[in-house]
Amino acid sequence: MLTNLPTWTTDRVELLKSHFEAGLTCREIAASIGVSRNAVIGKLARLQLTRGPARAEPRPTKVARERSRKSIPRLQYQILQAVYENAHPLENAQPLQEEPIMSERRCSLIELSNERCRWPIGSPGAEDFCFCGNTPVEGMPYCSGHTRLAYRPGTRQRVSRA
DNA sequence: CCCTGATTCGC
DNA sequence: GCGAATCAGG
Repeated sequence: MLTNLPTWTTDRVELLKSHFEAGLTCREIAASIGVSRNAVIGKLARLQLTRGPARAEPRPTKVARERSRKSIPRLQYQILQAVYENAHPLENAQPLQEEPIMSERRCSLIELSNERCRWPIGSPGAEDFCFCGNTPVEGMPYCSGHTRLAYRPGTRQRVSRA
């Protein structure tokens, strides 16, 4: 195999520029030159050629995006689901069991406030559905126990489709 | 859903 | 430097 095919030769770059100035779309330019659309776009970017003004808000870096996805609050039923899945084997001492969280001041939706833990208890829509109502951690929507539950990182959600 | 250009980042 | 992946917007 030829290891060094010069992708962007001088004449290809000239074709790129002329087609770009002619107003062809990147896809059309790519087809005409025989490269991928991304290759054209990437080369144009490196040549500092753009049609419109660059996007106002630079999007967060990949690392930042992955980080922000790590500690998302999980719904109660998702946690219960995980518990059931991990509870199959006979010996399962305590997979992710900690001290039970007592909710002594359960309240309804309309009674929620910044002073009441917003952790849902029961099934939404059910007759006895309510919220924990404990005093939240400062600046958090949940009490200390439910904050630990909701924001414990590391447990990946299963979203994969079969 | 399709398309577009723009950006990031592993290679 | 290159371009696939991924984004935002139409």
